[in-house]
Amino acid sequence: MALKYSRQRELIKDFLRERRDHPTADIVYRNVRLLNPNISLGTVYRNLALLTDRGEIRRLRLGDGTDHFDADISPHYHFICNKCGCVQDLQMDGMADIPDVDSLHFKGKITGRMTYFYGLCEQCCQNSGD
Amino acid sequence: MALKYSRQRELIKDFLRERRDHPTADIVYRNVRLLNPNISLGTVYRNLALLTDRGEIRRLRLGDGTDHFDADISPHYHFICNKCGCVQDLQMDGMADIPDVDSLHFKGKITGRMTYFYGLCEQCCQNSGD
DNA sequence: TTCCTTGCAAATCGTTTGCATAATG
DNA sequence: CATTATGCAAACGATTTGCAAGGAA
Repeated sequence: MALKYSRQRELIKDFLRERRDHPTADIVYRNVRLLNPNISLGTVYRNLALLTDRGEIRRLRLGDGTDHFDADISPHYHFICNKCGCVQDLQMDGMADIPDVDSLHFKGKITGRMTYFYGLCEQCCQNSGD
Repeated sequence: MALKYSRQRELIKDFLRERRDHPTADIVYRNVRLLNPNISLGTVYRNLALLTDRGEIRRLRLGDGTDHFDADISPHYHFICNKCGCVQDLQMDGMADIPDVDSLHFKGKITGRMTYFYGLCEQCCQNSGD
């Protein structure tokens, strides 16, 4: 499955790289369309799936009903604000803090894990007149 | 919002309590319908949402496109098999192993986290003729 | 009688897909 | 020319919702 150049895919990658807020497919679509008004939603979905499969971007399934995408594929965690729904990166003192697979009494083989943190973001903490 | 008795809701709770495999709404529907052929999918969804909101059951967003439900609301982790898609409970040596929120350089307030483990279940490990 | 709950069907939402056309190598 | 990618619209699967009727307090 050789990859051929496509302007659309480049625009999608570029957009994703300059965003730190983990946009959804629809947000990618709406923004890329500003630069290429003819692009279709289907193309955006296809390319996001393709890039995810190739490991060039990361798909975040945050459980809010719609997938988010992150051009930063380095190991890091994500925080989701329960109030405003924003998604932020979390920096930890080494990812080693995360539960050790060995401590699990499990007969199968664990090859990966996914962790998300939830709470109130800094902004929403301040406007606490909830 | 005072809660009134409903046979349908009881059936749903009963079914969920006797299952350890974290069924989806549709599976709940199909099974409860055996006892109450008139129940509708909408009612199942409404009650699952209601019970989730009240904390009587847990909703699992595993990222496989459909939500799963768990009557066991005690703290424990879940494992999802990448091959057969089954969902299993994980027992750890105390949940304390999980990343300490204090180790996060984060200005907001973290109130919860969600962790899922992925890999091959025991069954699928054996039938390794993948 | 009040109002929570239901069954049913239509509606929504996010995402995928078929197909004919356009662009790349 | 062979192949991959695109735009468009229709199709999809999961979940939600409006509404009139039913059941519980």
